[in-house]
Amino acid sequence: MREKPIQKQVFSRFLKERGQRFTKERSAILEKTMSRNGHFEPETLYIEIRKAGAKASRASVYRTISLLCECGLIEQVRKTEHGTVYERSFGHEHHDHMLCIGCGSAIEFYSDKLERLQEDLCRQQGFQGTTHTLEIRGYCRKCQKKKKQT
Amino acid sequence: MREKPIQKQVFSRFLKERGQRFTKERSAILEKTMSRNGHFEPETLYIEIRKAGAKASRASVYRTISLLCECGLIEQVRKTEHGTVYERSFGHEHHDHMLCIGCGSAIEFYSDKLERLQEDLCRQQGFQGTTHTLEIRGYCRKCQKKKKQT
DNA sequence: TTATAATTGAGAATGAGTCTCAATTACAAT
DNA sequence: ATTGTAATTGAGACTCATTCTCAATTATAA
Ligand SMILES: [Mn+2]
Ligand SMILES: [Mn+2]
Ligand SMILES: [Zn+2]
Ligand SMILES: [Zn+2]
Repeated sequence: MREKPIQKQVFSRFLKERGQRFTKERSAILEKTMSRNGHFEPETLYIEIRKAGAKASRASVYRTISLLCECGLIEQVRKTEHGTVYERSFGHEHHDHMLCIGCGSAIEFYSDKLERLQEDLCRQQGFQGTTHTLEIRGYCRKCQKKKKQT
Repeated sequence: MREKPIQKQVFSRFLKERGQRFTKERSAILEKTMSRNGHFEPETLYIEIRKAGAKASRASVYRTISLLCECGLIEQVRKTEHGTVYERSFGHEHHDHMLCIGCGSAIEFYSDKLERLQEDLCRQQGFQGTTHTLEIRGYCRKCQKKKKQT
């Protein structure tokens, strides 16, 4: 007999505090987001959920994604021309991204030096920073090679 | 008799190279973007242009914005839920942003240390970085005070 | 002047995301 | 278990930024 996963606890507690309910639709959506490893978009998630036979409408997917952001289990990575990209933040330490223009792949990285430097910069400006996003665009190793061959 | 502003030269040269024409619509749009100091959105620009009596359709505004991005006179700052934000990049050195969650104001800043650190990080990952965006969200001085008073 | 190709604008189309609302469901109190 | 109340759901309508279509216009070169 297994324990209730901790993300479920977090989410249902979050909902309860607000007088909201932990329904099976929300549960299905939570599970899919937590099982995903990389970045994802709402529509993709919706399709996966349908395929898996679980029932949840597109509207519920969007509504639940908002809730999951509010309670900190997932977060927005960026907005693109085709939609918003999210990723699990629960059990996934803060990091920034290098994004390949060639193939769309993303490298996740973390630098303590970078984080501290940002704090300094905020201090210098009298700004109280709470979150940040750094996105470096360019070419991954593979795409650099491809470019040379051409 | 004044010289043709350099941005016009840049843009018309860019267009000519591609067999495209420097029309009065494009010229009007270029002028408005170059006269703007801060961040702007296409719709705002369109409205300003109309008010100024110049004629250019929304379609042309969007089309010209793309061209101006391609030739490097302006660039995308970020995408929000209500649309895309641009800024002039011609004569406006590279910088990053601190964005106030309270009032929406933006602080522009530049740090050489930060730029160099990013280069290091790319090197470490074998990534060939070309551009980046760093956005720090939080509270500006004014909004920090407001918060305390509450 | 003419042929050719680029451009324009009005409005239709697209598509992500939100909203509406009647029907369903969860929950708590009896 | 029954009932009352409030939250939730899903289908599809709607919004709104952006792109597309296409006939009419305009620039350019021959
Ligand atoms: Mn990530
Ligand atoms: Mn700026
Ligand atoms: Zn790549
Ligand atoms: Zn502020």
